[in-house]
Amino acid sequence: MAITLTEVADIAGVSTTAVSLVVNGKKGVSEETRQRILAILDDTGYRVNRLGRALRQSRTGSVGLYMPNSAVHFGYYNEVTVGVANTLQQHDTSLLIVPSISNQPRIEVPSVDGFILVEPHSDDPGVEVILRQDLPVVSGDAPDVTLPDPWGIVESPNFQSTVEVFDRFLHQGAERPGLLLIDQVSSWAAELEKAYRWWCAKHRKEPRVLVLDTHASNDTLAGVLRPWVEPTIGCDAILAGGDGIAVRVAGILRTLDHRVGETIKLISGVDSPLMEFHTPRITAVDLQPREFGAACAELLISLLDQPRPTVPVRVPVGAPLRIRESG
Amino acid sequence: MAITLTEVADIAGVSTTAVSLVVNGKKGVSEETRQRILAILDDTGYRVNRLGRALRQSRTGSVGLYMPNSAVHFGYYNEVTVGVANTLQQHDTSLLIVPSISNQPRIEVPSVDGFILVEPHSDDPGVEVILRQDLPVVSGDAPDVTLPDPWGIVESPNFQSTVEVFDRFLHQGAERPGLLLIDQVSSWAAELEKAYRWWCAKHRKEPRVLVLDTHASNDTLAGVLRPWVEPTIGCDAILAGGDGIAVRVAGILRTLDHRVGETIKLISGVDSPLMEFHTPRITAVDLQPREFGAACAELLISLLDQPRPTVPVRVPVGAPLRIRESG
DNA sequence: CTGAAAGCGCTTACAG
DNA sequence: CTGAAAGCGCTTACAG
Repeated sequence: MAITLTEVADIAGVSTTAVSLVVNGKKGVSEETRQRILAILDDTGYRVNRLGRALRQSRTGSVGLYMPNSAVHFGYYNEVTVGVANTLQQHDTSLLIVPSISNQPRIEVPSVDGFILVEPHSDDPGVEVILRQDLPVVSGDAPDVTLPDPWGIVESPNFQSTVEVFDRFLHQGAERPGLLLIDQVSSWAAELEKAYRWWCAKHRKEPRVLVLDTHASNDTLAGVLRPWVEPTIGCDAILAGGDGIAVRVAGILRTLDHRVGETIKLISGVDSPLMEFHTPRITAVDLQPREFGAACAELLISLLDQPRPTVPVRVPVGAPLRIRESG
Repeated sequence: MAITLTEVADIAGVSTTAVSLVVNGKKGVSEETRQRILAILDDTGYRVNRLGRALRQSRTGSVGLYMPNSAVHFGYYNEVTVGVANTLQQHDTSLLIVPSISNQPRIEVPSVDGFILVEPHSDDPGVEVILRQDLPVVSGDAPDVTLPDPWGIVESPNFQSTVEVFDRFLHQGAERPGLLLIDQVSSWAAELEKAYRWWCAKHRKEPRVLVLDTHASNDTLAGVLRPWVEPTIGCDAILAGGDGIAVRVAGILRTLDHRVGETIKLISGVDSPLMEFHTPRITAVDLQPREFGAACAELLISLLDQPRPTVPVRVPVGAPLRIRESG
């Protein structure tokens, strides 16, 4: 059993008030008493019981991070989590992982002071449940417009990054750049496509968008990709959206007798160690997931103490292009 | 403000005792009163305040999952987390993510009822801090023997899987199979090496162990790998331990004019979507991370209500070999 | 500067 | 079957 505030007070021969004040670094105790209490705190190894404090303050000291069933592959989500967890820790706040509640009979959300939603998918019922609660919610990338507004939004410059990628393709002499997406419903994918179509219109290019089903086999995908990257008439440069998909596409392109970086340019919309480790190394948009997660956490913490803003607070996080050999 | 037990009791005109009993499905209230209370519970949308309950019961209703800075790449850890989170949710228990405390000035562990350690590294100070606490701890793969014993251990059949892989290599006609590890200090890596050396002794093969530094560039690694896989004298079959490393090695082998699956066999010690997506698809040991995580959670939950076992409770989780084209 | 006391929301002996 | 009351560990007006 851990030692309690009351016990410390008894030992020190003072009131719990005094001890509490000292523990929380507030004024109201004489320097002399403070020193005596501090010594005992140290000796006994006293650690505040978060539960007692939380109950008294009607605050849990924890925030929830919603973990969708989908976006959990290849480490992006994980990196974001690390960023969130580290930042929260600095603010003495706990991180509660809330698994996808899509398939739960009774939707039960644990009591937390606020929520972080990473790349909310419009078809995820859990997202709506969380947004409907009267709790501070920060969303990493904006949720669908049909959903209630979150309190805050941390956003990557997806439109701008996409334009940058295609400008680069153009500059490298690509004639028929295309956009590859994976079957999903994130605002992220939507933004990429919007930016790409805008860019195509601007440069009078015919848009070439291909949506891949990641559950398909390599052979099936090869069949779909073959005509799309047909020499002379097919794409000669590809932005591959979707975490990890660029590596897979690179492998398939190889079987289609393409040399990535030479006969065809390839850039990944999501960077990860995989892109650096691939042969050839794959140029990628670095969404800086740790910084992104940290920004989500910072924003939520700052929102915890304020009334709900009338319009979501928006915070940008950069997404530099990591130039490598593939494009 | 959410409605409280007391308010429900007031509305129903009964004591909080009665309401508490009904909420927790315990006996001690007449069927009539129970029905009246249930109706009000339903009407008001009452939800128990976990904090009040936790404080009263001296139980937080949450367990911690330690998140090491290292093992977070490529999704293995993430999958384990999903398994843990889903299982805990079924037991009405929250999951708290505790980020690596290696670089923290003050090591502060949040109050939880128990802890889960995934693949503890012997050089991680946070692991020791957690094991030294007088709390139920379940470890996914055993921690270093120099550390205090956890209450429970969930383990993959690493020795057996490794032997199975090398038997397969032998059966495929490989003459000089080798083991590739990444620079780390997990008991997992140690078990792989031990099994490999045991297997080599049994089959009178010269052990060929190579430890790769994952932080090195592809070129550097290529320089290290070239002599190791030299045709005729170097390895002709490789078990690549370490999440994601097999994909990287496959790419480098290609630049060394090897055809993976043909001129050289390659099996990954950790399966992931990457292996399935690679061209050619990579045979891998499926550590079944979700099941592994679920097993950790189940074990911890069961240990929460009992006194500390004299010797760690061990639970096995299978690790089938997923046969694909690479080896 | 200091302490006694109330109360956050809950569970659980205990008495009726 | 039922309710009044204590108490989990803490913070915070309030009075002295």
